[in-house]
Amino acid sequence: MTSQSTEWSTSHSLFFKALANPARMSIISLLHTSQRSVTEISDELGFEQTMVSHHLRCLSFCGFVKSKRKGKNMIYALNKETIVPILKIVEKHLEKYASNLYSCDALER
Amino acid sequence: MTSQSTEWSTSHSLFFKALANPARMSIISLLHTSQRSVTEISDELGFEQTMVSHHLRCLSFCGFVKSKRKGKNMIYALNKETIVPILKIVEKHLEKYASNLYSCDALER
DNA sequence: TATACACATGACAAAAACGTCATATGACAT
DNA sequence: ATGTCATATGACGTTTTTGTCATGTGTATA
Repeated sequence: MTSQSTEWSTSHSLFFKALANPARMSIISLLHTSQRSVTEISDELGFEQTMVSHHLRCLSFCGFVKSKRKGKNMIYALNKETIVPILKIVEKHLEKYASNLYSCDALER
Repeated sequence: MTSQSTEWSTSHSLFFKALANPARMSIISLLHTSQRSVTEISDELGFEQTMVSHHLRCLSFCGFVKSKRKGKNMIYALNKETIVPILKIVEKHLEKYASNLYSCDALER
């Protein structure tokens, strides 16, 4: 394995790791509809505010969401450029393989 | 949060979790070129055979690769239908955000 | 400038994922 | 039938990831 291919697999797996968390995906799903403040996200998902902040920090830093301040609030919005086309492909894959993903023991749960 | 949106985020995060591992991405990268046996994959990547088998089991079960027996060997090939279009989008995202993904501390390493 | 509200950060215990070791199964050749 | 090569499986310790608790920072309003 060359060091270049190591870099390739590292960066690509990091991309997927950022999305490989149910809480982060819930947030993305919510923001897909419309932008929201941290408190709104916490309340609507029933997650602790601090947990939501942690995940938003990751999603924001990695380019999946963008944020702007509005008074006391931070408003987070989805960066649709990447997420929307990806989700289309994922959904097509899930049509066939969702049940297998659920029972793949390498991905346990 | 409705139970339906829980299911949505669960299945979607499982999809990404399957790809969120550098070894599995290395294997995918290798199979992108051409199909290979388990030993060939192990040798070319410098990974233990047993590790490669574990990852191939996951990738196969989740629909990312397909396999066929050829004598004593198992030949694994990429299911390009999902992976190829996804990688195009990922690469575009990485052009902008790769360095951030590397230093996102939620994704440490 | 004090107080409340909104959000972010750091640290840490619990849970999950990874890789490895030992070993099992399967296929072919002798 | 037995040996050998190729691959798969199970179990387990280590590492990584996760969510939570305590607390810090920023913004507005009185």
